[in-house]
Amino acid sequence: MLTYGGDMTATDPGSGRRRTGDETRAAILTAARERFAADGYERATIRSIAADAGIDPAMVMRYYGNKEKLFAAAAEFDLRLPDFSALPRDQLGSKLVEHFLTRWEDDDTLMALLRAGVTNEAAAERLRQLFAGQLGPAIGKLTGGGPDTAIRAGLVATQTLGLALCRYVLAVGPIAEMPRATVIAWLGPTVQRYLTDPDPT
Amino acid sequence: MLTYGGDMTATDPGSGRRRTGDETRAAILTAARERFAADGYERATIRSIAADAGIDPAMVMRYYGNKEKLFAAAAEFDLRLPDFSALPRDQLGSKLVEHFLTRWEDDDTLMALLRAGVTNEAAAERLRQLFAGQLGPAIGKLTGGGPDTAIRAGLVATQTLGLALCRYVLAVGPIAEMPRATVIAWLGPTVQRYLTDPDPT
DNA sequence: ACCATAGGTCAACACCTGTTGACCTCCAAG
DNA sequence: CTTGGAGGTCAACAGGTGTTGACCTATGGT
Repeated sequence: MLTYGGDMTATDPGSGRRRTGDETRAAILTAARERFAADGYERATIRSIAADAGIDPAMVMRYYGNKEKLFAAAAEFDLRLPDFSALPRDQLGSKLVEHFLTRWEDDDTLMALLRAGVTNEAAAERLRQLFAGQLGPAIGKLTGGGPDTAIRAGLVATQTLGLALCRYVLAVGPIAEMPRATVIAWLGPTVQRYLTDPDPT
Repeated sequence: MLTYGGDMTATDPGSGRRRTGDETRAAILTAARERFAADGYERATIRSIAADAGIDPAMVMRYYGNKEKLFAAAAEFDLRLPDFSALPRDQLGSKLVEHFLTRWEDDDTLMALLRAGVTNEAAAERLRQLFAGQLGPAIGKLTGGGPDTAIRAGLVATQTLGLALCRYVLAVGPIAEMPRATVIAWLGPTVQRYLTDPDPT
């Protein structure tokens, strides 16, 4: 009998079969991502995550050791950046903004990283690594990899994270309701400038 | 005797005088802003705030009722926007970015609002009100107050909050270390465009 | 038929949280 | 000198947290 009756979003096995360890691990990870994304690091409790996964809190500890390690596992994320060099140079900004919007909307992980990263150092470090370790190199490839690459990646971060913050986290009315195409039309040129314009100083 | 020996940042009265109620209220408010700014809403505890103020946690309740009301009091904030209409139209963006940087650096309140707003609805609402109720009207004054005013305010929010997030909260290396002037040079034109360019769609 | 084992539950721990109410203590006004 | 109130402390509450270890139970291989 299940006594932890939160919203049961766990994937139960098809027949009356018992759950595999890997299935449980996956169910926990999904539930963890959702809770961390919705509540942030401290308000997402092991108990609520376990309830969502349809198991006992002790199972979470069995599989992931502790809350910190659970978050580390749940916050694994790949930006899946497309190959920029195959794109027309003047569309880089728009395509990047579009890609970010998509990536944000079909995966809870970024939301979890942002909600947690504001008060949790490990999450903040992950977020930094996303831009320094994934976006940075991609930008370097098309600008020649100069020393300003990290700066450009950082600038793109300010605009894209700011967008996500206003649109998905704070739900600032006009930004949250803005159609995708309008967002891209407004922010595309900004990101384009950060990527390709010469240093203004 | 003081048994709550955290870092005592409280303003003690000059002589051996006893503290006034108002002095204590102020000490609590200052400590609260610092803690909320440093730790976010849930990790900033009444106990730690009281310790910083050099008093018993019960005093915090006496003066502010509960944690929620304490935050509401600590999160009171005025952007103190300058009179834009007195500025050259093409410097609006730069001046606004500069003003935000200053406002952010000499007052903990914005940091508290951002750190808390990500997981606390009341704080999020405050943040929305900042842009809708203070920045919005200021923009309306110089663009004629059209229906796109709220949208422009929102766009400015995405860039400025994104900057604050990366520079002050996440401490993204290249952004945190960037000199003020460089930040203004890069972001000024972006904000300028959001303020004065025609809708690109 | 047996039983090791993977999957899972349960009850408790030590600690921390916001919050409360009883109590103490100084000091100025009557 | 008394007294009353403002400023402050203390101990406890009820509930929630991460985490632990003992225990149960189905099931597939021998």
